[in-house]
Amino acid sequence: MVSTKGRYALRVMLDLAEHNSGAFIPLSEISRRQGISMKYLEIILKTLVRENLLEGRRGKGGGYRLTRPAGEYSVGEILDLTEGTMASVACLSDAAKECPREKECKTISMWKKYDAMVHDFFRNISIADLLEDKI
Amino acid sequence: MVSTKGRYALRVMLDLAEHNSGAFIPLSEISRRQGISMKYLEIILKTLVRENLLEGRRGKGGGYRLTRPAGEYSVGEILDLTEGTMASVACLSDAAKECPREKECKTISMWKKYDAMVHDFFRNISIADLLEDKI
DNA sequence: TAAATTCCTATTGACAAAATAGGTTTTTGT
DNA sequence: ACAAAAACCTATTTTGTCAATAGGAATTTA
Repeated sequence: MVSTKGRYALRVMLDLAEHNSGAFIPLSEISRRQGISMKYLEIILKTLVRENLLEGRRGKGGGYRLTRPAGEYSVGEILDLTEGTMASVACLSDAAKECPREKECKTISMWKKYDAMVHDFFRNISIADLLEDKI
Repeated sequence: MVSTKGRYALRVMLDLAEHNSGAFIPLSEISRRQGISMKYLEIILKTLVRENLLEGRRGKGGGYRLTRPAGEYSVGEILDLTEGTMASVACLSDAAKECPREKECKTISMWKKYDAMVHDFFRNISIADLLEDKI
């Protein structure tokens, strides 16, 4: 299940895309519009800034803005960053140690297919698509 | 992420399908073969029995067995039962109260599509498919 | 009647998600 | 210069769920 972090991150990106004038938008505005506490949003935006999906500017007149056109952000990359891992099962996550049953496992190929399908799905949707109700 | 409950349930169903002679198979055997504690398996099998995916017989000579041919179990129904909900996001789960933002929400239709895709995927795979490495 | 087995209720332990708290630093407008 | 506005930073708390264990009760068969 996609957690609030991922869902909120998407909402923030959409909010910024919708109000994208080139100016910086303060977090207080996003928080007010989206009904999510500033403190919690800070945590999420920190990641997005660190990964260069957003630019943050301090001080009066500061805020956040997109670093690319909305069409160049995929939902997949946003979820991957904010959710940590989007692996469908533990055995496919990065942290997984090798499974001793892998040889006999009748399910692993299904999980792999599933994983690929999910990644594909989100990789092929952009923020602009969502904004324009194309999905 | 699919939890151990769902994954273990699948493994149990596969185990039973693989050793399906019509006789009842005691949990101790399944536990030994799969390397999962009997106590934990009990919890999972209870659900499967209650929902008539398995038949359980007590007493000496008892155990568990399938109630249908392996080809008539979909992975989807097994996961749905054991995972509680397979909804991708909270707003689509059964327990969700109506979202006040649904009207303006730019993401809900994506989540719905995603949900449908996931359900479709698992609904179209049977235990027999897995057993015969058809996936 | 004893052994083997499922069935039942409760509890524990660990961990992660969700959110809050309290500050520090930077920038700008006046 | 300085006060206000804003992002940035570190830590803590709260809450909930997953994963697993524990101990016994009921049932069936040989």
